[in-house]
Amino acid sequence: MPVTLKQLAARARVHPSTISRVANNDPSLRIAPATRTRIETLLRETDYRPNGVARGLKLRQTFVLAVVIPDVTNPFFAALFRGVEDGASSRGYNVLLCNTDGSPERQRSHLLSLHARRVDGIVLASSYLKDPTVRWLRHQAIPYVLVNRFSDEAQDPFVGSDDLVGGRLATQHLLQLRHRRIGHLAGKATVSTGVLRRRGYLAALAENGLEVDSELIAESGYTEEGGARAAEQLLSMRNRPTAIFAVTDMTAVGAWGAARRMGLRIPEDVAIVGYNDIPLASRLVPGLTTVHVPIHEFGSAAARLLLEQIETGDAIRRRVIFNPELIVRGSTVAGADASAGLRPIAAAATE
Amino acid sequence: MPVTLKQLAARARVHPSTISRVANNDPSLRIAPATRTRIETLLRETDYRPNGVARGLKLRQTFVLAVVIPDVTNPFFAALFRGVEDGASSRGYNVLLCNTDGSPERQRSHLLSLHARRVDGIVLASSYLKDPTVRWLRHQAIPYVLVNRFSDEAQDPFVGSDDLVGGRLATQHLLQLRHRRIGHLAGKATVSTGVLRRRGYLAALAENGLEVDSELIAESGYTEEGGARAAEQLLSMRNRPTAIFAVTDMTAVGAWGAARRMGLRIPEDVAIVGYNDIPLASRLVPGLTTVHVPIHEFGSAAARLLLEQIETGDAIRRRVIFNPELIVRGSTVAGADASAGLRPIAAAATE
DNA sequence: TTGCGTTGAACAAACGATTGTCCTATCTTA
DNA sequence: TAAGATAGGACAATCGTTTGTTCAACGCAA
Repeated sequence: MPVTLKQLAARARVHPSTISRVANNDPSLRIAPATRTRIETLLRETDYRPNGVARGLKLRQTFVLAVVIPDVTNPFFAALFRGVEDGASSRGYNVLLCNTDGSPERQRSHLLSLHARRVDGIVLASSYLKDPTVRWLRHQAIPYVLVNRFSDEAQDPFVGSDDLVGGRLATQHLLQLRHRRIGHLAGKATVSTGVLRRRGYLAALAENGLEVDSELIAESGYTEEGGARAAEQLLSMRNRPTAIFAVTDMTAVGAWGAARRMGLRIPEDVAIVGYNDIPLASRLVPGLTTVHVPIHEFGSAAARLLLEQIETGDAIRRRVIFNPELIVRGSTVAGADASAGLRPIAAAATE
Repeated sequence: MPVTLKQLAARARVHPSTISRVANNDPSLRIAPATRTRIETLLRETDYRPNGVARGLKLRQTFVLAVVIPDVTNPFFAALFRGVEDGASSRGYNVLLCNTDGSPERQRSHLLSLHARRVDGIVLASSYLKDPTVRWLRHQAIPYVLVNRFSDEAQDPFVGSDDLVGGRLATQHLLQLRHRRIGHLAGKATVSTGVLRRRGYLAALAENGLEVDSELIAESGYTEEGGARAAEQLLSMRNRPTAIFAVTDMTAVGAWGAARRMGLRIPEDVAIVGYNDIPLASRLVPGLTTVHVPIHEFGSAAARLLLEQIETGDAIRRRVIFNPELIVRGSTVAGADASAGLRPIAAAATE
């Protein structure tokens, strides 16, 4: 059982409050130097650390944040979490991780639990456009930041990328490569990224005077399996697309696998573009062309926004939007990988 | 500000303790049915949830666990975390995630912080053979479980695989493929997995009457970069190995990249075996032959061991050891991928 | 000697919940 | 009708800190 203030007070023959003031270096404390050093050595000897639970009760602050995501085994969310932790742990915060697997009920039950625990703030990366739990967060006045996906009202604190621009970027790239039948593995209509990236895709087509073939849009969700399923559907059409823009890298990976299983060459038979630039994207062969977003920065920016709210005590309505950037790899341009990161090291090795 | 017992008591014109007893369904409570329903509807209306911090202080239990790992962006640890969370959240626990980046100081400072927070238990997957923080955990009587890596004394609660067997399995596989110069990307001598997998490698060589060429063993650590560096060293020898056994999949991936950059074909010029069977292993082309361990089960078993200690109140000394299993893919046997998971779907697709 | 300003701490009231004990009506029974 | 039983809650201590307030003792000046 760790030592308490009261026990220390008994040993030092002073009042517990005096120990507390010495331990916290309270400037309002006037104390005899001898007493101070006596207490300080006692603190050192016993390795005293105040009970965080009692402290949290008194101060009404727990120094705990929470990150709510669909699934941390998805590299995107793992990197996001690291960003949050890196931004928060240096300020003395610990971070809870809650996985929802995309289930609104699990999300809701997690949030209820987090609220009961009185976490100081919540990073939510699994929100829907119409999300009752986001409204609930607002109503409870719990500091929160939405990441990657935003919710219906444009006023939540938010960190993410410009998904409309990103979706257009990806599609324009394929158009420039002379693709004319471009499929889209779409996210859900209930999620901001799904809606906006699809809108970007449509905008790029329109800007090039192309009609939209709604058969070329297949909802894939955000999983590898969903991507594989949707891609198989598109690629087995009589008049199949020559290129695919997938709403995320994971669905692109699914499509990538499906294409290979169908004996299609990438990029010759089908070009593929993803979104997010997760580490896996550069390790596939050929590498996955994708829209790069600074995932780790998403997390650290979210932590900053959250800490700002916690420290100032009032909700801010700022949105931090990063510009997405196209990364061209072998899945759209044959040989793009070799001309990218691989050549220099190979050259050095063949000297 | 969430509603408190005292406020509810004032509204219901009863004593706070009565509210508490109704909320907790205290069987020792004798209460008039009318009063009970009055309080119950009040609880429902106000959506009362007891303050977890105050509760934790009184009950001396926080219902928070912590997982301490090197880095959650490593898929191995992400899967491990999911195992822990899946095992714990159904029992009402939330889980803190702490990344150490392999730094003993960060590990120590995290553990101090977790202790001050009075977490109910700790899953430690980043321990060293001689690890002062493990001794400290024992001394503080904090419930803990070591995962994947164990510590010097054979008595800690532990979940992992039989790394000696696994190392031997991997090496025997290469020997059966007629490789005679087999390199080893070794973990650290301060970590149990490093020592045991290397010992398994050596045992397999000895059993086949092969002498050990110490130049074929390069310490790589556990990162992709380390694996790439160590592999480059081995593969640029005048008499380079024809096969490599890497201590983990991530180092194998590093070696895989290094080999490709050097223009070596896998598996023709160099065969590679990893360890852990992370999802990435099956997605490389060719697929990575590896030693499979049930990562998610590591986590859920660790959660079980931890909860058992918390609930019974005394430390258990059980160890849960899973049997590793070799998964053969294209990085050691050309064409192994096609004969594995790919054929069936491809066949279906070409009908 | 009286009065006042400092020093150096002690006191005590929170923060919300839990839980063993005590108290007061009302009811039962002889 | 008096005594005991029982029902229905109230009381109060406690978990470990924090922090505004109080207080005794001492020193010093008038």
